[in-house]
Amino acid sequence: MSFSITEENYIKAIFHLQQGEGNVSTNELAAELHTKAASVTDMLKKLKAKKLLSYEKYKGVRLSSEGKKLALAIVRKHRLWEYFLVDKLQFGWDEVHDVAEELEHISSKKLVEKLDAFLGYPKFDPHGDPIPDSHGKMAVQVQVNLIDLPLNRMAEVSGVGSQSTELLELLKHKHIGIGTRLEIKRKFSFDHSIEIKIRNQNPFAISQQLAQALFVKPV
Amino acid sequence: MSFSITEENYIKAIFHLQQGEGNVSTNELAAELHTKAASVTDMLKKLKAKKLLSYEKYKGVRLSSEGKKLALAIVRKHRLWEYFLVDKLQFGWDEVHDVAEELEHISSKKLVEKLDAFLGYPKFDPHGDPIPDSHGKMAVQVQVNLIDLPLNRMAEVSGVGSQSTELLELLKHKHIGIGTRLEIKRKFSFDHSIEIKIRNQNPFAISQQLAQALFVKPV
DNA sequence: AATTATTTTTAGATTTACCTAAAAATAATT
DNA sequence: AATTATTTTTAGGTAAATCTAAAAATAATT
Repeated sequence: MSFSITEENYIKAIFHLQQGEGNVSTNELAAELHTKAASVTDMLKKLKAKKLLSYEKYKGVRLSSEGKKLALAIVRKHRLWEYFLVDKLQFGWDEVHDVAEELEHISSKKLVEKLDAFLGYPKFDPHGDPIPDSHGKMAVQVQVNLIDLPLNRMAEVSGVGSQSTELLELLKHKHIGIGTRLEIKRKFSFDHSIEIKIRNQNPFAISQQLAQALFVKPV
Repeated sequence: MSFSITEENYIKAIFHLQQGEGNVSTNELAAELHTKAASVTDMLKKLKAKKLLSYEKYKGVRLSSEGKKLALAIVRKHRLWEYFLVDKLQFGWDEVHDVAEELEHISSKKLVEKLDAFLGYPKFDPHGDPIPDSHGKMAVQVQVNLIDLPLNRMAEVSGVGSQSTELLELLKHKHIGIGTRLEIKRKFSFDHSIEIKIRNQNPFAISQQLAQALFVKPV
């Protein structure tokens, strides 16, 4: 069975929203996909008929195991292509998302496997997210939210919580990227901002919002 | 301005069929795209409105310079991806076409340029077809003996190896002349005869002697 | 030149994915 | 519990790309 790009985008969106417990609501999906609730309802019926998810009127939606399998295949392609773009084509890690969004819908199974081999079976993409293997398994993240990093514990930036250009622009300005080593020197309870120190730079403060968008791996 | 995958496929098909002079007919296009004449008429109106081609009712179609530019961009992407698949991912040259058919519609301009650089600015794809550069220019194809033309490679008769009346009589009988477009569907090793297909005629066989007397230019 | 055959276009339907507006169900508040 | 607010679904419609069947234009043949 094969699926349209639109259908694949719905499956991927549900996959990302259903992390944790509980069902994904129609409105959440509509927001995520920049479409309207009525359109979502239509599509959910279609995807239910294709057995990719379980859905009952007014009760939200969850992927079936078939749906999860498809979602993981798409995520796998997305992250492999991102790795390719950064590692082989010298893209910046902050400019690959949209291109990978297109490439992830290329259907050839053989292409994905050969690309994976060509890249040397990478485990993580340029944003620090794990790449599912051909069976859908992926490495567990040892990374922790920067906000939860203890004081004076050296860590390395391993992931970001969003792909928004606004975030990436800010990170670029502050010269923070994947692999950047830092430690927290102070935490301020007034606004939950934190003061971090990078290598031999002077310490500087970052906002709570930014800290929450960064994931680090203790080193 | 951006174009749908379907529109791009129409432009590409017209480009391939209009080599040589004369307009491309509705039926030819319908056959090439595995669709019906009525659908083609609809699309031609749309593409005319977008100024990609010139089209008058009942008179066939030709690409405008805008249309040619688009066609060359698509062909460029197709052939660069084929080169990538064969050279980097170890695909066989005979199994890349369908995958490239999907990849050619990835829109990122930057991706194409970086891919081209990564591949070392190749001039020909794995089938021997020239790859247009970023300005749409491509290396000129030399004519080749028909016997050496790869299977399923569309080519146009560009010369004959002799002017004997016997040869010309035979060519006339088979409706083959300079400019005739054909492709080889099969090669038989027993007698080195080859089966060729011309336009919308049924395929038929020609002898080794005749094939050796014909020179073709891939189109 | 008239007739027949072929090609091409029009007309009207279908499918996918989307929309708006109104109705129905669920959740929140008084 | 009743009312109000929010969420979700239904109903009906639009645009893209396709189709079949019939009409119109062009080409081929007698």
